[in-house]
Amino acid sequence: MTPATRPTSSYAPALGAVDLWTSGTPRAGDMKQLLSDAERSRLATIASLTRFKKGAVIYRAGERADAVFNIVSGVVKAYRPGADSSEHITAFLFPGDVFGLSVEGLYANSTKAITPLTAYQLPVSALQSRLLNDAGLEFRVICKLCHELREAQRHAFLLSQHRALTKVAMFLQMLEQLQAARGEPSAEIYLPMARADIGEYVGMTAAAVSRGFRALAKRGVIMTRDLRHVKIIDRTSFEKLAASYGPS
Amino acid sequence: MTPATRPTSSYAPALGAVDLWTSGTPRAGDMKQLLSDAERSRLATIASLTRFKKGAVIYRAGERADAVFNIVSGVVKAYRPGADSSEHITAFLFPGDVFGLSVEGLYANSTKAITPLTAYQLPVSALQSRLLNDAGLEFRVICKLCHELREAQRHAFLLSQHRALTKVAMFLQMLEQLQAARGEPSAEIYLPMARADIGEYVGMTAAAVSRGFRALAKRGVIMTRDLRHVKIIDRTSFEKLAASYGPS
DNA sequence: CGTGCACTTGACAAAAATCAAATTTTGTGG
DNA sequence: CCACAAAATTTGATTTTTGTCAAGTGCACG
Repeated sequence: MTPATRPTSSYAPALGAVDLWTSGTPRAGDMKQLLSDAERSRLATIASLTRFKKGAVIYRAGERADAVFNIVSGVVKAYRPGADSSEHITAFLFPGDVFGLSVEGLYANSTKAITPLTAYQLPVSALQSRLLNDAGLEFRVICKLCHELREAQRHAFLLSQHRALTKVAMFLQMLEQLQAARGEPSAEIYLPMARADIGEYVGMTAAAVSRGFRALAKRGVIMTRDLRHVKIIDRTSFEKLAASYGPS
Repeated sequence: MTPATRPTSSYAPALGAVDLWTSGTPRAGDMKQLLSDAERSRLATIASLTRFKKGAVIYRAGERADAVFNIVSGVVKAYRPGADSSEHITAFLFPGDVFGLSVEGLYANSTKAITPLTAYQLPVSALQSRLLNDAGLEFRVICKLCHELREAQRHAFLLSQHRALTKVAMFLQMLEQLQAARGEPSAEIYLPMARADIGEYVGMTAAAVSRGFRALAKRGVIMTRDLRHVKIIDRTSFEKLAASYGPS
């Protein structure tokens, strides 16, 4: 990634999302920077850069929500702790993503860094007054929320599938698209999360996820270089397996 | 419902959602009117009231999105048509809800009225300029979007459950809470949608949904007055079945 | 009042969950 | 750099559960 390609990845908060209203964009599915450099530097004045070690809990559901986070580098999982020590993963969050949504002043879910993490921390109080004074910023936030809403609906669609292979393929497809949208090399899909985490996300046991990967590999659909790197071999079969989530 | 209880249900666009930041509200989970009467009447100038017959398709995924809708009365299902004539239902929409979100200028899913429907139709062009000129309105929209995002995550949580009884119980719990939040009588849960629609929403076949209701009834957890009216008999067992989705 | 569609129910097959054990990978300290 | 311990992943055998398909029933709408 040359600086020219991603000029906004320097040190200031960033919001990534696909455009809401503009159609016929250069590359559909590409992510755009929603914030102008001016807006980003204005936000930077109320943000502080924070680091978390791999595995660190960033906040827990139910705690008072006094900060919102914006990922600079690393990956986060958002989850709801279940009664029986199991957890349902609601989302994986990548650079450019924002997390820390609250319900009635409390965090709606827990979050944990699954890789070393760097993120901006924005106090909600400051953010709130900033939002009320900047209509343009509000509009960008609306775009980002619509984006997340669609992602959540896509997640629900994935979960509604019954066949393990379909779910795994759709998960890989999602990761691939996110990776491409971020402008990272996409010859190979990188899986920052553990098999168990994938299972919690797609609604299967870790064992079933493992069998899913193996089955896809045996059929020659994918090739696993190692646990964290997968390559699509047979694109046709792959797309056929992944119940399409495109428009129409 | 006395007019005093719901003064904002008169004829102007309305946005219902639970508060985002205020905690310790009178009744947690209650829905609030996000828009002031002034804002509502301002919106009314660009809105037109439309009626749809039961079963009517309001718009299809992929069509140009030139209007957003705000339900006055009736129920809508939003769905994605699947390849094999099946459809995944992403949401049921009730009075106060808004629908018509677009991706790159096109509707992201299809919608159909499942009861007779009355709704405001707001042209996006007018709405867009209105949004850009009214920071307060934008903020309310943000709140509404956060609300929908949480609903979508809750839907995903429901779908991640494996036992049919759990899914059915969670679905009933959701309907009950929505009904209560709207201020409707909640001694009995009203199901405006068909069993098949419930199945598409919770990720089971209509047959499995039917068995689910029967099993709950046989266990004495619920009582079905008729196909569309259910009453919770054994609240304790009911809550135990429905994997809790409360904070913490 | 009849027809059609929605719902229910049954028998069977398919699929993944569960439980547990074997194996590989990762991280740590020498 | 290697050895070891801990954690993660894979695999196998079994069980539970729901999907599937089809037939039967009943409600609702014209």
